[in-house]
Amino acid sequence: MKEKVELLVGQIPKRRVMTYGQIAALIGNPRAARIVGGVAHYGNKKLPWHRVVNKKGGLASGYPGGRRAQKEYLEFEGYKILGKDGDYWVDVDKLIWWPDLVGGESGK
DNA sequence: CGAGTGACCGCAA
DNA sequence: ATTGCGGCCACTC
Repeated sequence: MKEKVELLVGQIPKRRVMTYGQIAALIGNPRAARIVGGVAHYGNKKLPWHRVVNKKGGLASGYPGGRRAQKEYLEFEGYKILGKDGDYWVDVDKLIWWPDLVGGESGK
C-alpha cells in the first residue's frame, strides 16, 4: 500500500500535483485518503510531499515548517500559487496530474 | 501486544 | 453554506 503511495508521489512530475483522495483511489482505497497522509508523516520523507495537496488544492496542515514553507517550495519550482494571507492553494483543476496510464501524455 | 492518532475525503443533517 | 461523523493503513506510545 504505502509503497504505491510513495511510488506515485515519487513519480509526480514538476509543475504538477496530486490529491490525497486521488492517490488513495489509485492504491485501491478511495476512502483511505488519511492513509496517504499517514504515510506522508511516517513513511518516506524523502519524497516530494510538497507536491501533494488536498482536494481544494490547499497545502498540508502539518507540513514541517507550516503551509508557508510548502508554499515556498511550490512557488520555487514554478507552481502557480494562489491563496490569501495565511491560506494558500494551487490550481488543482489544472495542475492535477495522473499517472501515465491514459496513453502516453497525461497533460502538459 | 493493544489502543490511539494522522498532512483527508465525502455524505448527511 | 456550515457542522458532524464514519472509514481506511501504517506507525507510535
